[in-house]
Amino acid sequence: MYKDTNCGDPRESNVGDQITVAGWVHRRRDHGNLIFIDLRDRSGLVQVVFNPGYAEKAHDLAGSLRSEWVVQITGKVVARLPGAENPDLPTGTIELSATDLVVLNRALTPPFEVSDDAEIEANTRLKYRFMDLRRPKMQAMLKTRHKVTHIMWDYLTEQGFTQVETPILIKSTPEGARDYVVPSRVHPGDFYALPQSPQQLKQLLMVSGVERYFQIARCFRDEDLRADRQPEHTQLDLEMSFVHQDDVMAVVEELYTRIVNETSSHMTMTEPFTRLTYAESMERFGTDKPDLRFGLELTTITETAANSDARVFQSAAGSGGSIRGFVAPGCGNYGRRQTDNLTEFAKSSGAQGLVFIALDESATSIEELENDHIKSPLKKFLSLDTIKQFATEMGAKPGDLMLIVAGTEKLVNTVLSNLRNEMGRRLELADDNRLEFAWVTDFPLFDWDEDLQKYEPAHHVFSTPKPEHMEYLDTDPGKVIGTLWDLVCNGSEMGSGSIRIHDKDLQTRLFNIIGYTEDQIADRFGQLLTAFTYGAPPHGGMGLGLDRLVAILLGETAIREVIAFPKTQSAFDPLFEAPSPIEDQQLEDLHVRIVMPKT
RNA sequence: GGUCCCGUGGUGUAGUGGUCUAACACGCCUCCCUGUCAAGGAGGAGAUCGUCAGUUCAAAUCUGAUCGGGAUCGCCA
Repeated sequence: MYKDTNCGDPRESNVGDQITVAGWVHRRRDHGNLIFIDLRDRSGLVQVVFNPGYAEKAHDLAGSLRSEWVVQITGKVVARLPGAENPDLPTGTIELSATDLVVLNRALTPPFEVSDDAEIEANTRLKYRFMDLRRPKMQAMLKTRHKVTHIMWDYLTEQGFTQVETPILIKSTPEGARDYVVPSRVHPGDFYALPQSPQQLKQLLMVSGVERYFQIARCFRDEDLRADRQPEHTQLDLEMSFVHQDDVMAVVEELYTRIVNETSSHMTMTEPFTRLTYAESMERFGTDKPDLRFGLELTTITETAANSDARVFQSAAGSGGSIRGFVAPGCGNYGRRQTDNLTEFAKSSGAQGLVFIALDESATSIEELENDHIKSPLKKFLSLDTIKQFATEMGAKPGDLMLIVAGTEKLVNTVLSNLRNEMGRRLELADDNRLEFAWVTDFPLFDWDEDLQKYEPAHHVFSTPKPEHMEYLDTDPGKVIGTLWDLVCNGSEMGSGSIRIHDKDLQTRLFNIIGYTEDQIADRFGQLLTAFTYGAPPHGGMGLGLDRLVAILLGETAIREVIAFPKTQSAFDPLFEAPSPIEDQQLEDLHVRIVMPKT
């Protein structure tokens, strides 16, 4: 070993010890005769002092040291001079008085400082990711990520799960997201696909009798990127046999509680996780992934609004739409600029406009409300009584701002849930140190696709309908609720699960509802349906995003920050410069010809 | 595929028609310095302002295209 001690370890109790450390030169402070080096390794920093009177050769060499050089230093742990301690450093009460210095490797001047404060452009960071990952924050991220997966392995092993690796080269099933595909050399003209998730494979494992399976699985989707989406992401994939919804939830809830408690000292969470149905979540928050760290719940005022003289409300209600809103407490004093800004925000979410009604705080109560207390662009169309009724229904008080959107139910919900999150941020209602997990259950099985005029699976086709909704499968599929749920946290979807179908006939009926032909069913799902006829146990499970979990634990919004080697928004890797052209010979071997797009 | 923001020494920013022969901080190089820890002091090097085209007497600055990064809508069973 090049070292017997890690930089971050020595304490006052080690004073007098002769130690050897090795690491990177973090910083050099050259006082001429006295030279200080902060030496960094994975454990932290230690100050090394080179004293010419104590070790002349080492001191001479230390003068040539530069940032990020790799060195080995031997010396004695000494207590720092009184007053020279550094309280910001765990090793701050001691220093290493060097006797020997070996330069193991030099380094070019780094492209950016290896420090947490440095804000470097994303592209530069990725191009030099090997340097970026040296930053203490990134080192901590890698460790947290490891710890999370370690707890997953430990806990699920305790619970009788078996980890099984499923193949990366599988069959393409073109519905849903676009597949990444890999040409086959041995089968000219044929392609493998990279898995979007090991869904069918894990269900087959249930038929195989594994009963409890998990995998930290890489999943691939050839779709456009976002802050929370990468072309390849990692999910905790798990599946259990002979279970009901609550059994799966219990395992995941205990696992996630353990993960939060063991990886984060400052995050607080509410136990047990909140539960609400999809319908309830849409009603109260306008979204299926509500941020429960704050209230600002939505209210429906369609009826009252439709009876007013405001044409926006009349026409929305008349065409079967809805009128909903929420109260921004204490925002009744918002000026033109602020309300315009909120209107802009609402429009960017697709709204035609935003109706706001500001109530002056000088009113003593809603009952005593006078016209002078009200500011609203719709003031002349809304009677004082109507506004009082809005305030009562929505729970507004003097000094509050009512935000109201009219339109189709879907649009109103989208706009208001975005606006709700925005107000939560602006009013600083969302505590960064709180994790509000929630189970959102009873999702509908199908969505009606207006463009294609057909039903689409809301999550996926393998979820079982609620027994009491079986009758609607043929008559009104849109009404069918599935045994299908999401885990959400702070407004993000953390994972999705369901009790799966294990019956060939039922599964085939569902495929038919979403319009698959017999040939398509046989081609894409034949193996699964066949397996179901050989004794498939009832089973269910979840897929849970690992990147998002780690991101939320570390307070990051972009999952790029918690992936060692992520890609840019154009799915490019600036470090390896992938993707890249391949040799003609490779193309020939693969029986692939390139047709460039017309420019 | 759409919309919006950004691109200036190694890094992060300022400069938004002429005063730019491009400023500041950090970093880098040389020298000085025995208690610093974002060390300090003195001096120095380093940028055709992403690229191309246009407007103009004059472009880092205005216009268009293009490339790259980011946010977001579509998309993401």
